[in-house]
Amino acid sequence: MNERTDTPEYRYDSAFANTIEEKWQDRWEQDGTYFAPNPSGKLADQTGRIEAPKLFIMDMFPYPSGSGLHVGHPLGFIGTDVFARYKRMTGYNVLHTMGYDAFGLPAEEHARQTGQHPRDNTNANISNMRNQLRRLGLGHDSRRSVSTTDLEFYKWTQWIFLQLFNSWYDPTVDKARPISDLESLLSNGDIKLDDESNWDSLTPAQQRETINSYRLAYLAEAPVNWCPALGTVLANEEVTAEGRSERGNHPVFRRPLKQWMMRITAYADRLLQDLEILDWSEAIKTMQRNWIGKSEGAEITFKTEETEFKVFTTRPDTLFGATYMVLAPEHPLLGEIVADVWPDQTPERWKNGMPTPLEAVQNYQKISSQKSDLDRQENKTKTGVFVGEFATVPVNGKKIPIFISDYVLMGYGTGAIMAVPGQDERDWEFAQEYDLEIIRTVQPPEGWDGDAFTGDGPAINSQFLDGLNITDAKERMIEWLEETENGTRNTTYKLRDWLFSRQRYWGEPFPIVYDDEDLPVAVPENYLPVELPDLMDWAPRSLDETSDPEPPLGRASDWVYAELDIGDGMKTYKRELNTMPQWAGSCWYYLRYLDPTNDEQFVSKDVEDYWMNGETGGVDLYVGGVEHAVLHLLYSRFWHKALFDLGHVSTPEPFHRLYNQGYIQAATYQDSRGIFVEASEVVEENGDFTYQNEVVTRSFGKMGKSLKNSVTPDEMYDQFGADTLRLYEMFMGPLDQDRPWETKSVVGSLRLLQRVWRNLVNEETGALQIVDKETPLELKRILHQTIHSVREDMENLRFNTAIARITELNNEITKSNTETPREVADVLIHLIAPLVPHVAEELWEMLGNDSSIVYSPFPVPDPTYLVSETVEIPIQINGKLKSKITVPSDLSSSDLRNAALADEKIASIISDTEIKKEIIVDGKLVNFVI
RNA sequence: GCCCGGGUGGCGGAAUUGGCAGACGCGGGGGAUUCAAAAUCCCCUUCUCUUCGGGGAGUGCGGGUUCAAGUCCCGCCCCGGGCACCA
Repeated sequence: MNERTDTPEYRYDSAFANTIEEKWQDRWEQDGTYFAPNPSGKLADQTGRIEAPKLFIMDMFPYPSGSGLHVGHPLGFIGTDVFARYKRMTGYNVLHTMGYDAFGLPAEEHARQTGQHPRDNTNANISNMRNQLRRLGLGHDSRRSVSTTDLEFYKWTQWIFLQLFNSWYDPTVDKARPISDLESLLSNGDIKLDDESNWDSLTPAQQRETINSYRLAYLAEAPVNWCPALGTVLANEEVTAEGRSERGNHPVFRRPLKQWMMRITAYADRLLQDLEILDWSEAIKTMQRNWIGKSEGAEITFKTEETEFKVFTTRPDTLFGATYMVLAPEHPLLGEIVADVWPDQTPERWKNGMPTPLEAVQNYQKISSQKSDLDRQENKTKTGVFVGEFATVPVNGKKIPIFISDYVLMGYGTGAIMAVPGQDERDWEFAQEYDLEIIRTVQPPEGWDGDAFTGDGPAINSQFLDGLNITDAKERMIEWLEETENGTRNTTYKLRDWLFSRQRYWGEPFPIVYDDEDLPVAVPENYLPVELPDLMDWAPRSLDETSDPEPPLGRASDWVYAELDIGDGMKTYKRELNTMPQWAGSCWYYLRYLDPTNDEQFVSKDVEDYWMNGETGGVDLYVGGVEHAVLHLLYSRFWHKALFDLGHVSTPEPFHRLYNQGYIQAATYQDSRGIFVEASEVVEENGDFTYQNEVVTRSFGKMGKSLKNSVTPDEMYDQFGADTLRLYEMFMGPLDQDRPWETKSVVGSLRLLQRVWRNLVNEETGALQIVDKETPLELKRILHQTIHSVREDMENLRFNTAIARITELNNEITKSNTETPREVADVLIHLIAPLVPHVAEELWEMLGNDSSIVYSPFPVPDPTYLVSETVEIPIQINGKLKSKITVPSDLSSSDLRNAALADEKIASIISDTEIKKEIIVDGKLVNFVI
């Protein structure tokens, strides 16, 4: 934008916007404008605002990226800021701040690329991001901004870990309890040991190991996701369906390792149930439900010659249709089950060309272990091999063959199934492959020509179940199983316990040491925090599939051993060398926002109660991207529930209302070779796009470096100013929707601010153009209708339509073409204040106010101006609009009818035609059917 | 395959309980102002036909309910996202 010599001196342009924006940002900082008072403690009230109802508004914890922000990042931050500002003006004590999720893989990977130490790199990134966000004019309480990497923060992350380590889940009361309760229950025999042995007969080490196996945070040797390229193991949630790491897309291998686990499965049912009380979108709830994956059914015991095993099924009603069994290739009982020789008349197809069942099984195990998850999915043809043994169907004594196949997963249920091809598509396919018997136990509807029938219908071929529908048949069969002790009602979950250790440097150290017995011991609270040692060589080694993970902390040789007094004098202990995963800090950061300066507790009781235990229970509004639908939101709910059980927080759920903002997308251009070209240099001509005179093709994608379509906030400040950027982002569309960025459209938002400015300020002189006179009635009506709509839109986060209403009001003021009545100016400035706080503050100050508009009450509509005296009524003939009449709004139906008939156009259409039917909706419309 | 979203002008998007489709903005066209331009202000801008009065069609497609359907019902198509051999 070139400087025009004759541009009015006091025009609202980008240079002027930048000046007042920086002025107000400094002012707000000096005045602590956005400090939200606590009921007690260091952040206690000095303003009186603590008397107002509270509101806790949050953005999802960002990680401080090294590459800086683009205009897509702050969309949600602006949304929450506008809402928070609106709520402050309507009388709430609003807590809104922002912290940094600075530990973990992203930060470490970035440090690794730049070669800088993660701490230096992280601190630089945080300060950079703080500056960028400050420039947007976000009204955050800066005293409450925390980073997970702060010592004072991760001290409490470790403290919470100890709470989890020191508790167990008591299924009889369905909540977590202190581990000391468990010790008493075990020693007095109220809780029996699995092997019926006596507690007192166990050695102290055995007793400790037993107790350890109950803890919410526990060590377990379990098959884990080992990612050599990242040098660490990963949680299930961090591995894609293709068996690769979600971050970096590196191959991941399953292998058993001893790792810290979190007993989230104990909470599976509560995590599922409590979704009901949350104000979250159905989409997110569904994703969580699917992830938890609750299935109700029965566990049924099948006997073989030598042994017995259990299967899980959701369809116990189909037991009469079980014609074969399948075990997962890794099933631990295979050793006992596999026969020495093939039974007589074993079909060749079942042997897979092997001379003995053992060789066949071993061969199959080998092949399937080499298959990646991807291979398993792509190769849909069912494979398997007969193990040479038969099982007995408990309900009818039938002997059915046992197979192994990789379509049965060891990780779900019991790793074994009863196959009912008549009612299960997968079993049907396998039965076709191996020529196995198929018995239908549910009558398919007439004309059914499909394979397995999974729908409802009357039971057949099932003796005492015949005629019952699925639900009743299931119940009847479960009764039978329990009566005859052949099985029990059972429920399984897809949710697995949460793998909690990482072999990385940049994370919270565990507050755990190992003693002489190599058993874990909690580091006493007075030794917290366990500080992350400063390591020069912090990068993970690149490793291969078979090597063991090497935690980098093992290289801090003088840190590895610790002198501690854990109750029986100073001794040397070996430290836990793993670190916590990134999710640890984000599981509870919102609680630290509440009381960030407290060095006695992670959050004080009354502060927590004040902010969390309001009308809704939990954070009042939580805005973030949908990508955290399962990971963060599930982990965080789990920690919160454990803290709730232990009495540390007052609500069962952390986030009452969740709102998923959309993403800003941007056009991206590829040349003929498919290479992305710099989007800002592409020119459009007659619908064609060219880059350096070469035609390129356009598509839309996430904004970012790789697609060469980033637009930075800084460019927008230069061209338009922060208020315009805020306004444009809020105007583009509904907050929850993806929308394409268009720099050329931003000017519309700048124009609105210029028009607002021009309606109140003389551009040539800079003087106010406001008069103390009565507002004309018609403008007054529009004013109050606008207040009404804007309030409604703000409450519902519909900022785009709020801006449209404000624009209409402003257009009305422009049209009146006279000096603006002070009343109108006052209202207008308040309406825009949440959206464009800088220019609103500036105008408010120019109007002679010496306190900030941030806490000035938002206008309230006067109901007398919301109803107008006349109303325009559309008149339809046969449902088609033919005319409109303006009538008094309280006109009676019959008068309205007559008025409609008297309308010239209507009269000419109807004249001598018969009216078959008339619909008169008072105040709304008239429709004649002829 | 299953489960969620969504499909409205050239573009982003508006439209309580079914009641004037296209608010508001971008882009485009015209005018005023100006020596001229920029900026600003005003008007027009769904498509289509038109004798300039107006007529017809129109919210992904095909049916239906209704005086009246973007909105409700049935059957499809397309796009985005999630899950995916979970017994």
